[in-house]
Formats: sequence, C-alpha cells, structure tokens
Amino acid sequence: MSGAGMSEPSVGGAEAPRRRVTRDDVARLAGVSSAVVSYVLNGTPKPVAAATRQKVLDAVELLGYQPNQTARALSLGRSNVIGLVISDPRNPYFAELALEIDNAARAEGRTVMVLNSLARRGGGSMHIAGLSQQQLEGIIIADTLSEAESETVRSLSVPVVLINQFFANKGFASIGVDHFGGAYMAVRHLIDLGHRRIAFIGGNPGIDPREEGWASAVRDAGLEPGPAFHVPFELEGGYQAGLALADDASGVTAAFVASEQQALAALSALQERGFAIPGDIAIVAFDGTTCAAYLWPPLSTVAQPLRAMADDAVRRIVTNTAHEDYTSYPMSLVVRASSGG
Amino acid sequence: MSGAGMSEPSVGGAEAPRRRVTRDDVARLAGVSSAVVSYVLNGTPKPVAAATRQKVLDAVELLGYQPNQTARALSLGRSNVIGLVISDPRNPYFAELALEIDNAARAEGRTVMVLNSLARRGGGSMHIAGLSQQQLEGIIIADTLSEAESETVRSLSVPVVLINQFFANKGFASIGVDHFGGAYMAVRHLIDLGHRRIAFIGGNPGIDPREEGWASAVRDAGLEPGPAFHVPFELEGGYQAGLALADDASGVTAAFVASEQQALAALSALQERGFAIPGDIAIVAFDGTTCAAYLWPPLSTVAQPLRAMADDAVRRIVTNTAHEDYTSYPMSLVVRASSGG
DNA sequence: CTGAAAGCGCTTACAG
DNA sequence: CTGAAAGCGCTTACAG
Repeated sequence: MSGAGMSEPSVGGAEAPRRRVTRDDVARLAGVSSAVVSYVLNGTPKPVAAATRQKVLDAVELLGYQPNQTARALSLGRSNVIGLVISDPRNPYFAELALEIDNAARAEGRTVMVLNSLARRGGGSMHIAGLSQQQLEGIIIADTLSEAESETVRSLSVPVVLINQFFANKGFASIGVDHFGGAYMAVRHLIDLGHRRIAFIGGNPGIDPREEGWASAVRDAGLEPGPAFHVPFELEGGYQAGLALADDASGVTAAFVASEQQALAALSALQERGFAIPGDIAIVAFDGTTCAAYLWPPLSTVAQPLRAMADDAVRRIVTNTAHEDYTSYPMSLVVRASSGG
Repeated sequence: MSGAGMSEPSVGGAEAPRRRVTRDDVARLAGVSSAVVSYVLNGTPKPVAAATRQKVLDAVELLGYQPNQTARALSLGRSNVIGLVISDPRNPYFAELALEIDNAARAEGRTVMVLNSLARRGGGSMHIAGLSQQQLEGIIIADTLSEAESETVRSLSVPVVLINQFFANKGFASIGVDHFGGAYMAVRHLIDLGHRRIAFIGGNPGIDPREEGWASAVRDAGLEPGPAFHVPFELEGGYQAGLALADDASGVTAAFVASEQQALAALSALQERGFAIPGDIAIVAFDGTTCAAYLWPPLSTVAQPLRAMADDAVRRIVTNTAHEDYTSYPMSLVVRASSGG
C-alpha cells in the first residue's frame, strides 16, 4: 500500500546484519505493551483507543516494522500461505491457472506457494510430506491424485480444494468444468461446419469425459467416430499425435484436441507434413489459454472460466468452506481460424 | 524417501480434528527428552547412542511424525523455503526457469515459493514486503528491479541471487547469459545464410545488450541494420511486432527476436499476413525453451543453459555464498527450420 | 481500554 | 551420551 520500510532509518555501519525489528521494538517505542501492537495490527480481539492506536501506527511506520509471518503462523496454527500443486508449469493451462490463483490469493492478502508435482513421476509421492510440514492455510491441487495420495491428503488437517477435476472426489471439494459438454460443443461446431470424419487427440484412454463428449457428439450426428490418438499431455505427445494423424488414411478432415498444449505441437506436426489448417484438417482445442490466440493459425477452442474457478478455489480456502462437493463450470466456444469457422 | 506417514495409526472417530503429532509425542513414546529427538532428526549438534537413536526413529515411524517447519523456521531464524520472483508464469522462459529451479531446490531438500511480480505493474511494489515477512532461506529474483526495489531487497537479511540479468548489479550476486554474444551469434547465423537486411524485435530500447549484439553483428558484416521493433515482452507485443514487420517495405528477409514468447506471436502475425517462414522471413529467437521446438516452423534459437544457471542460483542460496559478483553463462545456437539453416 | 503471561513446536547452549 | 530450560516472535484468554 504505502511505502512500508521506506522510512527505515539507515544504520551507521550498514554492513552489520542488523537485527530485525520485532513487535517488542514497536511496543517499546510506542510506549505500550506488545499485546496492544497485536490488537492494532490485527484489529482483534480488542478495541484500542484511537490515540494509542496512532502511537503504535507511528512506531510501525518509523521502524519499518514487518510482522514475522513465521511466528504468526506458529502461534495461530496456520499461515497466510496457500499451497498450489500443479503438475507442470510449462503447460500453458497450468501457467494461466497459477496466475489466476495468484491474483485471487493476493486480493485476499494471501501468498501462493507453487509446488510442481511433475517430479513425482520420477519417484517421490508429490512430496505431500512437504505439504503437511509447511503450515499452509490451505491447499489447491490441480492434478489427479492416486488413491494413496488422496488418502494422505485427506489426512491433512487443512482445507483442500481439488481443481481441474473431471468428477467429484470422495471427501474433497472439487472444482471442474463440464468436460463432456465442452468437448461436445467443440465437436458439434466441427460437425456444423460440415465435417464428417473427426478425430480425437487426448490422453488417458477410458477415463476422460472429453473423449466421451467427442464420441457422443459424433454419434448423435449419425456419424462414425474418427480415429482416437492417446498420447501424453506433454508437447512431445501432441507432436506424435499430429504425425499419427497425418499418416492416417481414413479421410479425417477435422480433429478435436483435448488440450491446448497438445494442440500446439499437433499443429506443428501437421504443418510439417504439409497439411493446411483448417483447409486439410480443421482443429478445435480445449482450455482457453491466452496462448491459443497467438498460434498460427489461431486456435479455435472451448474455454474454461479460469478466473472464476480460481476465485472460487481461493474463496473456499479462505472461508474454510472446502467441504465435500463438486462444482462444475460451463465452458464457452471461442471460434478462431483453426476451425475454419 | 520411505513412506512417511503411511503407518500412522487410524484414529477411531476419524472426524475428530486430531491434534498433530509433535516432537513431544515422539519423545514420550521413545522415552527420551525432546532434545534428543532433535539431535537424531537433525544429526546435530550432538551424537546420539545407536540404541537411543533407533528408539526415536521407531517412534517417528510409528506416529507418522512430521516436523513442523514453521516452528523450526522460527527457532532457526530461517526456513528451507526459497522464494522465486518471476514476472509472468505464462512466459515459457520463466515457466522453464521455475521448473529447473524447483528441481534444483528439491535436490537440496528445499521448497520453492513462486511469487509473480507481474502484479506490481498494477501498483504494488512486488510485495517485497511479503518477501521479507516470510522467513525465507533465500530469494532468487528473475526480474529487473527498479532502484527503489533494489534498495529494499538489499536491506533484506537473506541471501539474494538475481538471475536472468543483463549486467552485474551493485550489491548483488547476479547470474545471466551473455546476451550480447548470444544475439551476435544468432544474427551472424542469419548473415552466414546470406541475409543482408535483418530486423530486430525486442523490448526496452536502449538497455538490452541483445539489441547491441544484433547491431554489432550486422555492422561487423558491413551491413546496415534493418528496422528495430520495440514492443512489450507479452504475446501481444510479439504479435504487433510481427504485423509491423509485415508492413515494413524495406526489404527485410530475416529477423532476430529477443525472446521466444515474442517470437511465437510474431510467427503467427507474419503467417497471418501470408509470409512464409523462413522463405520470406527467416527467424532466429532467443531463450531455448522446450516450446521453441514445437512451433511451426520450429524456431531456430540461441539457448540459455537453464539447468546450470538454476543449479548455480540454488547453490548460492543454500551455501550462503551470494556475495556480489556476476556470472555470465555462454549460449549455444540451436538451428531449426525457422532460419532455413 | 491495557498488560502480564502462557503457549505455538521447534533448536541449542549449557550443565550434568 | 542425555536433559532441563531458555528463546525464536507472534496471539490471545484472562485479569485488571
């Protein structure tokens, strides 16, 4: 807000590792007890006389006092730090989600600590242990948990919100989008444009509602589903799927891609093989990141309301209302050049 | 490592917000003082008899004890959390840097807390205040600081490493790449391919050595510098620069782009205007993220040794050797399709 | 409205 | 090799 710390008096030698200003220093300067400093700074649990209050505030300003959040957290049993678990920060979707959650958290005076769970594929169990060791106010997990991981997370005594989820998760507050509906909308868009053989590119065969949405939309239109390519969500996965689609000889003229990260690389593979987008293959992706608009051709996509979802997740933590339930957000179709729409 | 917490005995009612297991519980069960538990767990400052040690370890295992890092941090005066300040997580460069730093930190048993400073453009002073309030072990800043911000950060009593820096920073340990040399190499590559009029796309006119590297390489070859387009580093900036380059009528046949995020969008703008890459305009970018390889056409680029830089930054924090100096890492040219090389 | 004091869960100098 | 005790910097029930 105002330049806290700006007026910190410069200390002679400058190099001496000056002791941090503590609440006691403030109390001494203001001529009150340290309890009163807390009352003023927290506005709780007691009212403070206006004059006293002002003395404290002046002392805080003069000393450039910064409350030690660690001590506060230890005393309170919780910090003002929210943990966010994402699998891979390089995925534009998670990057954008992290940014929105950071914004929402900041608006609530909270700080976000991002933990990358990518590493767990290399052995560790998402360092959940680490999560429980930090005195976090709450945890937002944008990842799929194994049964064992769910169990461990459930045993944590802090509010937990799962985001980017397909379904309700037993025992958790879950937030997701209507993956089935979004996919259906995307594919319906392609069908409306006249496509009759539409491929699917995504991950995890068998559990992703986006694949069902694709299949349903196709069948509801009386068509045969085109080929489905199941690849990892990393860029390389999308690239391989694009190459496979290029090699497909079944007359595919359009594809629905379950994530923009995969779509980015698939776009590259298809163009490398000489396919024109959308002329030879029309594409609609899924997620709605900023990046989609700046690819060539710009990606048509079904977009998640990330801001609203992030606000919701943070609110559930801050208000401690992360009880078991599932909130599904609607998606919206964004038509750009890649679908030829 | 091993399944800590796995053997935590299930508590009857399950719903009771069971009190966390503390060091005292462990001490009681092991029949030792709580000090000894610390000695065992930290291996310091005292040796412990093997038998005693085993009793403690057994108790820890049985109770599923997780040390409270907040209490530890308060007692020690520092945590095992390293703060990382980046401007925008959506920028592939920062995403990749964050991932590498996270990996390096994890290897040292540290956790990374990512802070987005993007918000500061909206008013706040990068919540440096927030930084000093958390009891961080150290701070890695991948951003350019204003004079006032530098002053504030300098006053923090924790090790600070600036990364992704153009130059040495008074009073700080700084890590960067040879921006001038990298740019020079990129442009030299284009010159070697026969280009005679080469444009520059980047940000911040006047202070970026990449622009000087471009200009020098061009002049050293006896050529006239092509037009320079200065735009923000966000995607929209790159897009606008691409459009401007497309409108340029001065016979440009190649461009050096100072970041891959800008290059991604510039590629889109140029192709939107019907330019073939590299046929009409050849492009070399700067950064070396994974993403560059999966764009169409794949981006030729000069790459930063991100892993090494991240390891270095983390090491400087962990070993508390972040004294004033500047380390410059060499870059390497990665030739892909966009330069036609 | 204000303050003395206990407590959060660790670490470590000091004494045995 | 082991333990009693003080201390890190806050918060807050309790007493005045």
